[in-house]
Amino acid sequence: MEKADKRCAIVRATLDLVAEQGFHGAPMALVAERAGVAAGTIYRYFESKDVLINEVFLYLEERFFAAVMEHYPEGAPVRERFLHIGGVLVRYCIGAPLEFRFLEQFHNSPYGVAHCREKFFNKDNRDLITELFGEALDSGIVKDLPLPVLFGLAFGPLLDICRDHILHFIELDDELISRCVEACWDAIRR
Amino acid sequence: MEKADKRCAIVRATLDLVAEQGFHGAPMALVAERAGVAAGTIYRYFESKDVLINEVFLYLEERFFAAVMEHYPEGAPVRERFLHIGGVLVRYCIGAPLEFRFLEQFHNSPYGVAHCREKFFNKDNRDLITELFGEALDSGIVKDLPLPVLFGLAFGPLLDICRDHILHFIELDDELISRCVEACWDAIRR
Amino acid sequence: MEKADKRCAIVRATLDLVAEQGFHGAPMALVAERAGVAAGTIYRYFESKDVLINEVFLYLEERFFAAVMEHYPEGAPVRERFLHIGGVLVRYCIGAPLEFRFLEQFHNSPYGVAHCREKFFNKDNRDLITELFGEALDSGIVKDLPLPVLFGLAFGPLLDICRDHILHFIELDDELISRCVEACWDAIRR
Amino acid sequence: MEKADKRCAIVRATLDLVAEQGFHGAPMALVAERAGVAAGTIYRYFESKDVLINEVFLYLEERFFAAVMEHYPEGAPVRERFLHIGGVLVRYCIGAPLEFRFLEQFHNSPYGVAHCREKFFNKDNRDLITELFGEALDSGIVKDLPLPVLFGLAFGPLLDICRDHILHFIELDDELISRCVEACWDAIRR
DNA sequence: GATGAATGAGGTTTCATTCAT
DNA sequence: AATGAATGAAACCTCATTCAT
Repeated sequence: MEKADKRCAIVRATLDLVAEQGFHGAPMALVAERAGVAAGTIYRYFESKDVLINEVFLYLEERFFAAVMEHYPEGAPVRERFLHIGGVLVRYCIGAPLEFRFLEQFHNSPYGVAHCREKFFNKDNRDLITELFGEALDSGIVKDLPLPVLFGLAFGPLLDICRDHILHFIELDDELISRCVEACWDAIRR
Repeated sequence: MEKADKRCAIVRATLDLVAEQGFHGAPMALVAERAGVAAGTIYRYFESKDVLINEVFLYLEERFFAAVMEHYPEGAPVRERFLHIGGVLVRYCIGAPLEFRFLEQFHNSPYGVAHCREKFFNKDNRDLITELFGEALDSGIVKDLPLPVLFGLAFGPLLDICRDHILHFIELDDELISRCVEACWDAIRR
Repeated sequence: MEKADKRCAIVRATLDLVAEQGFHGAPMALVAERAGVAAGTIYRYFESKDVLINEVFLYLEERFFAAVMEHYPEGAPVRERFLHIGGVLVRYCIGAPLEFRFLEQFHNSPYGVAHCREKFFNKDNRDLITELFGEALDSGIVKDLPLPVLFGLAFGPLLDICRDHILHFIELDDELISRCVEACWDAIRR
Repeated sequence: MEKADKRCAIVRATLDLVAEQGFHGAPMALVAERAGVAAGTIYRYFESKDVLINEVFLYLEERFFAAVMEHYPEGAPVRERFLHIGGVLVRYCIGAPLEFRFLEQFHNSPYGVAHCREKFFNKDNRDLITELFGEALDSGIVKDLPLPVLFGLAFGPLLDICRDHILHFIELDDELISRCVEACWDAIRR
């Protein structure tokens, strides 16, 4: 196995185990076993378990960003751009339930304290959305509320319904997703 | 110290430690120290750590319910009742930040597995809100969406802003709270 | 409850619990509960758990002695006296399975180290049997073997079959008991 | 130290401590210290203390079997085969007093519950003795008694005298051992 | 004299991390 | 570079014993 592959296997094993069992269910020995490497080997790639967990988080951010940015309608109106992002967000999350569960675990945990809520979206990504919301605020299309509040109104419910879907409390389809994203738009639009 | 006081001290110590440091940061020895009792004493009041954690949760539910139900405008219109509940919810949560943090820890943890998301509101309370939403759906005032989705749209952002406030990302005041609750109403109203 | 009754209840509770669950299954709190007294009360009657266990043993010896000595055919021939003792021994043990189990637990345990094997029979009793075996040795009726060996040959198998009966490996009746005791006699007689 | 050596050291330390002090006197920390390993290391070799204890038991059975089977006079008459087994049994037990004490501790303990008394002899071994006794019963050489009773008469006293010897109540030599085994034969022969 | 809540030492077990191979 | 056995601190929990009421 090549070095990159090995590192990737460790990340993947950590992600899966944490998503499925929580941090409590992901001891290093088990991570190593799942990744097909020796326990000591992990420490050649990651300084400590804390570092490993955080790097998994960064890895997820990266993938998440790439997904959400695909086919972003750069020049379209604010509303259309928001609906795009919301839809892609939900579809991505329910299509990657383990990644989603990991992020949920991460947020409420000692590991997540360092990352504030908005870090859920990585820097570049946030800039993009921040820019979108900034433009929306300037043009008076959305309510004049602090950015974190707009984020909460816009994306909080979307993450909630992803969770509900993954836990089988509801069954999302394209039509329902659209109506949910539109409801979020109703919350923020003036 | 009386028996009830001692039990209360243990609950309080657990609540504080979990809220501040997560479950990882609340070993029984530390709980005992904070509560001013010996480690073994805890087990006279709670069968195990699991039971202790769950009882703290139940204790919080009870207090939460009592708070939200105060001055509930029984006969008022749907919109007014929703605004009341939302406002009280936010005010209570930011007024009891440790309780709020504990509940957040609880949800994403092995302990919270048994309690689905909507259980955040206790049974009687939920019935009341369910009833409110049922009435709203029947009269066509709110969008025709599954109940869990309406819950997410209505309360997800409110919990998000409570967290943001407690973590000092934003500063909530009465006026801002009102506008946020109204934005949530916009999300669900037809 | 009178003082003697209370003491007796504690002894009985200890005996039963140890017999049923072993020493491991007889914590002082449980003994107290079964005896219908408070935990601290036990220490007014017995200095420590060790002392309690040992006193239970002495209590059993006493009862055992009284039982075996009933209707002892004082002047009868050696063989007849042996058959009497053996029969009574077995019948008493299988009629008091909890007492029997306690004694078995006691022997192989830290508590039993102080009591050598022959102490199974208390002092007076042992004197009687020692006297019987001494007479038998003198008259040449039994094999010229050390006393502990004769004890082992004579009573070891009887205790074994009591255990087997109590554990339902075999079903003893009067006829089988007689044949077993006679077999033991065959072992020691010249 | 090699892996096998380490495992062996743990087994030996457990065996010695239990033999000398009982189960109560063999906490894992002490076992580890005696074996010259860290406490956690034991759990690489044995899943739990229960498993450790049981494996020590199995290890002893194996050694015991090997010893008793040496020079077994396969085709010899029943009496001679019995005398052989009895003699070897006693000589082995008094030559391995710690092993013998361990087995005694094991029988009267929560650990021994699963193993009924006859399991003292392991499966193959027991089959052999069962076969011997079966043959003896068929040919009418021994008394017509249930197998457990014959076992008790034949081996109970032998184990008793081993214990007496180890505890220095008697001093066994080859001649005395022979006479004891022959006395056991007298007990079972018709 | 009796109570039983409180104690805290000590039990078993887990697991992040190291280091000789 | 990789291994994985070994480590030992620290987790949860039990229970014989004490002492204020």
